[in-house]
Amino acid sequence: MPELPEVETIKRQLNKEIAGKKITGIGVLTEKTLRTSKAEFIKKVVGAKIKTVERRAKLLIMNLSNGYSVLTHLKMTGQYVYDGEAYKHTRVVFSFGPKVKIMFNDMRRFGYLKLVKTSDLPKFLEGEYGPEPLEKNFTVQKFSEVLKRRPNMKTKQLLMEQKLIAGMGNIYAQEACFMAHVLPTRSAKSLKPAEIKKLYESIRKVMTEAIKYGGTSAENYLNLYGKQGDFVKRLKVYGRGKERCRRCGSILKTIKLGGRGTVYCAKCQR
DNA sequence: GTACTTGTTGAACG
DNA sequence: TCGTTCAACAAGTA
Repeated sequence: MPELPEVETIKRQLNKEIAGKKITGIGVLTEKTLRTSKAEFIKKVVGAKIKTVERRAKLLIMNLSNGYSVLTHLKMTGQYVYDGEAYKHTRVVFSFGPKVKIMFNDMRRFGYLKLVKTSDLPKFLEGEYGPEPLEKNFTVQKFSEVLKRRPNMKTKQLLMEQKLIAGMGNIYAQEACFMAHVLPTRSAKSLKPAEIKKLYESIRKVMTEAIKYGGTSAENYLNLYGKQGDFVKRLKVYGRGKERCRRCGSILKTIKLGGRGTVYCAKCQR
């Protein structure tokens, strides 16, 4: 599932390949994927140049030269693939001249593309997302304040709450808890200062490492070049229920937290 | 055929 | 209004 590191990887690759290029055509194969009318989307996007590609939380933002921005949410199974072949799950195709194409593929059709005025972006994003965990100004003090806002919430669920902290989903929330030796079921208020610091460092470390390895291909994530992310080999708990803990060798437990599968080591995490 | 997977939204509850 | 829980969405895998 694309979370912050996967979206960040795609953002960097999009910047490399299509920033500065003019969009010469749009093919809409699945109209439901657009959150803007097809006619308006095509009218505003075709002919515009892509200035820059940014990321906020798990949202991709393509800023166009004409004052509009295309927002993309990949949700569960969205992919941007450069120069691939269109197939059953291709929803939208961007053309940059006769040879270069970007496909938006989305098997489960949860993802979307939406057109907004660039000047409306702050208003649009305001209040929706908490701090970016990899920004320099996200300090342990800031993280501590975030925890105080939901003292009774379980740690893993809190980490996944986009309004409190941006970009973490079910994979990295579990990995961060494991790395910090903290049980995902611990309430925010029960965390001691040393644990808060360790969890803060773990969040930053796991996200940074995952970006370095090009993200995690647990289900069907692919980067812009159609390649899988290598971080899947380095996962310690996600998707490893009933397997042995890589740290202590005991059998990893699986529970449900907030309706989502959660794996942890009862010996390493307290 | 059934259970299970997930990010976000919106409904419902107290 | 706020915090919280839960169903719904979709389509594929085991």
